[in-house]
Amino acid sequence: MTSRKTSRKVNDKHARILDAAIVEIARQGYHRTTVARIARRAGVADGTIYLYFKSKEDVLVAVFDRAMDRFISQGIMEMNTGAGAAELLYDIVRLHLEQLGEDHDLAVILQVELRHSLHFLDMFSRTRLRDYLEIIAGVIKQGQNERVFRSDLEPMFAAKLVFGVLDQLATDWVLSDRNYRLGARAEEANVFLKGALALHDTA
Amino acid sequence: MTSRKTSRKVNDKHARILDAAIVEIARQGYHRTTVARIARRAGVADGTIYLYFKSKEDVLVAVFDRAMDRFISQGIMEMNTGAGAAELLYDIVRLHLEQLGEDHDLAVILQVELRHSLHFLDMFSRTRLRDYLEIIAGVIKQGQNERVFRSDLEPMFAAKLVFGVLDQLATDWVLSDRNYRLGARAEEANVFLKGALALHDTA
DNA sequence: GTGAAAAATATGAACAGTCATTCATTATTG
DNA sequence: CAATAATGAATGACTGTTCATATTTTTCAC
Repeated sequence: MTSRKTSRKVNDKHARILDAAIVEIARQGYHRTTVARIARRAGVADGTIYLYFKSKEDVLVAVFDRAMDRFISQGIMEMNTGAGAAELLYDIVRLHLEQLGEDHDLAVILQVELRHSLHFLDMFSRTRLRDYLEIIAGVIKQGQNERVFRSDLEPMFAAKLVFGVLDQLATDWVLSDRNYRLGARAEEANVFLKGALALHDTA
Repeated sequence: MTSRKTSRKVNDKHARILDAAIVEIARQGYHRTTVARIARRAGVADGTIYLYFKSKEDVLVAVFDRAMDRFISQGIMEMNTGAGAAELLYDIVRLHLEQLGEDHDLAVILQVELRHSLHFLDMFSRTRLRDYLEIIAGVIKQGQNERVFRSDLEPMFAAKLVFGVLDQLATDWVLSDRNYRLGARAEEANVFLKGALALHDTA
């Protein structure tokens, strides 16, 4: 019901189509989502889709891009710059889980539908995910310099494992009946990760 | 070239179809894999598929089951029973990564294709994955009893995070150009996980 | 053993449904 | 009244599934 028949000046069709695609894909899955359904939800004709996108696959790519934009920009950029590494790590954990926990459609897109094919997953990994991993790796490196994180783990390697933990929690939540808030897992996850990265006797 | 035209007594068509499906799905992706392709690779007629499986989806489910069987049975069951929790955890890490690292088609099926739809992922999570997580959780619980792992983490919760770490490493490897052995990451991953689960001062 | 009939298996062309994409036509805008 | 944007019915390609037909295997009387 995001009505407003009067598309006065602004041409919001591009965005409307994208929003419709996110909802359809999240709820029906990619291979059950037809161009006709997206068009119907967006309130445009089937053919109109092709005025804004080259193909159905093109829509999908745009959906992933937008989902990742939403995920990264609204969250990670608000991190406590200037804080210590341990605090920054907690920011990442919390923001990651809160972001996904507050938008189930977004979470389904990122945790399930994005992984539809080696092709998409690969494309995604090489671009948006890499940026994100580099942010995490940067925090880990900072922690190593501050002597609060162990130094015998390669930052990018450790960043991937940190991501793996958050990713698993998100997928688990998406598949659950969601009678808990994903963000509420942040503290426990942080305990686990702080331990993993902490200095150790043998170091 | 696993030839042998003479299918004398044994009816190996069921297995041949399944093997063909694994290869096709791993290499073409599920939604590009047609029944005709599977039949062609298996060396049977299209219709024959339907003598052994109810539908294409039924083949897919069987593929996942078989993949998971291969993964679990060949590996986890060979663990050092009677060993300490830390050693058992390392066994899991090593076996998990070695198993997947030695069969790329299997790895693609489990890391990418299985996650094709909420439906399949959910089905999988509730059955085979749960068994596996319970094995991991058991080891963690044992470690807590032995006072070598911290006790302030709920075993099943921690097991999911451990799985998340291994899962991420596997996906990363599948998407990479694979110029390293996945099994070779076992030691580093174990360092990370041992730290995460280790006793801490504040405990 | 032999071979013919029955049963079990296998085949692949044809069918039917789906759906991405196009484009002649209509509506809107400047 | 151009020019631009939008429409949605028609098209064509694709593919899961069926089933009439063909092949292979088993049975068993002689």
